[in-house]
Amino acid sequence: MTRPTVNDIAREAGVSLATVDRVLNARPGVREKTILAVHQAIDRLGYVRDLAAANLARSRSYRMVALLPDSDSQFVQTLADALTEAAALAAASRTELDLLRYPPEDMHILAARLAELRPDETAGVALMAPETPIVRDAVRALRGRGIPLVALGSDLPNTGRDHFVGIDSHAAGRTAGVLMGRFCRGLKGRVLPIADSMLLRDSIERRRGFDEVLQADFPDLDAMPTLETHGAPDVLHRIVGARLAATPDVVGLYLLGSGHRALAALLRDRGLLGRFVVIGHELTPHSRSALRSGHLDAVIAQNPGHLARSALRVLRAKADRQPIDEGQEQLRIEVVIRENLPPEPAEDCQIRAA
Amino acid sequence: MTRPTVNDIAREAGVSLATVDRVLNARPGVREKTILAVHQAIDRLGYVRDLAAANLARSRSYRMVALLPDSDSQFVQTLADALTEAAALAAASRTELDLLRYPPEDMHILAARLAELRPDETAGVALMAPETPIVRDAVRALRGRGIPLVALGSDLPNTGRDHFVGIDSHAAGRTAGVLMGRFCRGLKGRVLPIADSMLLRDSIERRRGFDEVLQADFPDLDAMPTLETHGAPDVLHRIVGARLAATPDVVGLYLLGSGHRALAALLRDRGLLGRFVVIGHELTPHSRSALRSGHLDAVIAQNPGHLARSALRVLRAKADRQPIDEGQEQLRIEVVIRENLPPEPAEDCQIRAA
DNA sequence: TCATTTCTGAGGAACGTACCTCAAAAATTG
DNA sequence: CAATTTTTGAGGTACGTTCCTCAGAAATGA
Repeated sequence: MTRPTVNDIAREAGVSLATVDRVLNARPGVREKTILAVHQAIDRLGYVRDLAAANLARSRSYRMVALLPDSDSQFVQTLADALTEAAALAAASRTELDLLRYPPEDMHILAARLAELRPDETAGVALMAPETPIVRDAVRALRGRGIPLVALGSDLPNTGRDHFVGIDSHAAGRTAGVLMGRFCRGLKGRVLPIADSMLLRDSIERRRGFDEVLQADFPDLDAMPTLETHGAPDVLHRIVGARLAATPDVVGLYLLGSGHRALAALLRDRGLLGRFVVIGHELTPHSRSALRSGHLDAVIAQNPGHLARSALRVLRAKADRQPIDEGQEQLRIEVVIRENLPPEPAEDCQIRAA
Repeated sequence: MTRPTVNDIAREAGVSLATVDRVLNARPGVREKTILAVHQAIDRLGYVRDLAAANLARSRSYRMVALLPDSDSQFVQTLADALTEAAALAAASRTELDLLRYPPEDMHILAARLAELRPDETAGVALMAPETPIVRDAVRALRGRGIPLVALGSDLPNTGRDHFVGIDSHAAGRTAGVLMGRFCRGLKGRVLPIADSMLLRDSIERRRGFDEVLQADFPDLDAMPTLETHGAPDVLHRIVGARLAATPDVVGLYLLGSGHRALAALLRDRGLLGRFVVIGHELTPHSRSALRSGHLDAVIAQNPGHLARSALRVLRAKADRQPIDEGQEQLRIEVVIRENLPPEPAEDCQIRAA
């Protein structure tokens, strides 16, 4: 009737509790034959290890570290909030999170930060960073010391990171392309992509996916060369303004990175609001308000809350050397328009029970 | 350095462990003054109760019941699978789930099922059912016996259910309407809504949201009266075929409920594939394949995995009398097109660690 | 065969909390 | 003031697991 415990398995398998424990925790010193017998007993009884008890006994607490660039990007800020909130929840399961920021312009500082993390103090690291050689080496060294690392938001495929928590930028770009194409149905003209920097892998991949779709399925649309704003609103205002003035047949704008507010300001200044189909990425306070007011037609987003929780779950699983539930960790490419805009996340954070 | 425990609170507050325990678990026999002192100590130390240890000590196990209609609807089937998978995961935290089905045509049987659930055996119920008077009374009686209930997928607002796990049908309909309108940009004509039955609240609300948007923002599109298929593929084939033959200016099809396969078959038979913009609801094997092949342009969906996990989390929180994390339980209205179609969920279910 | 290595059993302490009992202390009553 | 009630303290056991030690059994080598 009641749930089987390790003692039940021991009895069922005809071995001692100690042996069951050795098998369950993959400790050495057990014959293949015995391991098999224990596993069969586990299957017969349908034993599921009680995680609560296991973690209690381990009395291990998990100190995770999240490293985000200290940029004023709204997406990073939103993600930081989501991480903080997820950490508050995870505190109940002995997981704490140190949220650190590094200056985005100097990867050496980031590398130094990573280098000073010690395996006995750090159960795992979630890192959001571009994959430069310096970062790559630092990540490899970190993993060499036995500290698991997940790439957050932007992948680091050549570092041997344990996991990538985020969405496929190429597919996200394709999605943006389809929406652009369909929203521009019947129109003929050019689409202007606007990015922070085309040195970032994410932007490159988004752009590639976007172009693929436009070329294959929407021959009436023509993607122009990407304008780079380097995250500066005034640069965006100037160069996008100039390009629009010089190109009368632009029908769509594709905002690959940040700049929602600057773009809205520009369009308002020039009396161009509503003249273009505008597609962007990531849901932030600015893109939310642009969606609401109709200056932005759709956003391709990843859910920061899911990102944060998934990162913590994966790190926890890695720290426990447990397999991860691929299904649950699969992040979706979200399409957000005004009508399915999720409600603003609440600011207050309840801790104590009622 | 390490996490504070009940003993630390006792010391900090200058009381005994027993008193701290009484306060934490809201047991009687403690003066207001002492309660306050303990709470202050808790705040000062930043104590967070270790849920794992707490539940272990309680040695409480949670038997949840999910009740789904025994229809052959693919969405219900998908949801059932998701619930089973979520339950396998939840087993590690002493939560088990009994997945029951009831004949969709007889609410009396459902009511009887609900009536026989006893509070000492059942920690919570997740119910997917239309809100008929019989169901309403049964749910009220259930809650009267102290068993928490969450409405799953389809809300039961007038039953006093503890929580609704699902998306707002009205907003989902609006989202469908916007996509229909935008995908039909430049076209003038009629849109044909197809539903299983317009007696279901979900269909009514979706239709209402859809109409609102079409009327307000897309004057070139005109929504026709809804065709009801009663879930029968042959009925769909016949009546939709007839209506399309009689109405040459249909530009869009809006599938409010099931019938993706039957609709695809009809369009294929008549050589009409690709002639209409088709928008549907819910991601199922049939709608997936329709999206992939291009017979379906977009799907408005709720993630069954999230639904299932959210339902279990909420029920668990209710059973523990803990507050629920609104942010995490907020389900999104997902827009799925071919480009952001999530990968097919894997069939196999890893249980044991590697 | 004996020595050696490899495996197994028995037992116990610990993790942080819940919940129980009994007695002592403090507050409240008449 | 004593009698009563209310509040508090001290100590214990239990939950299911992890992880430790040490001795003894079994398998393996020479």
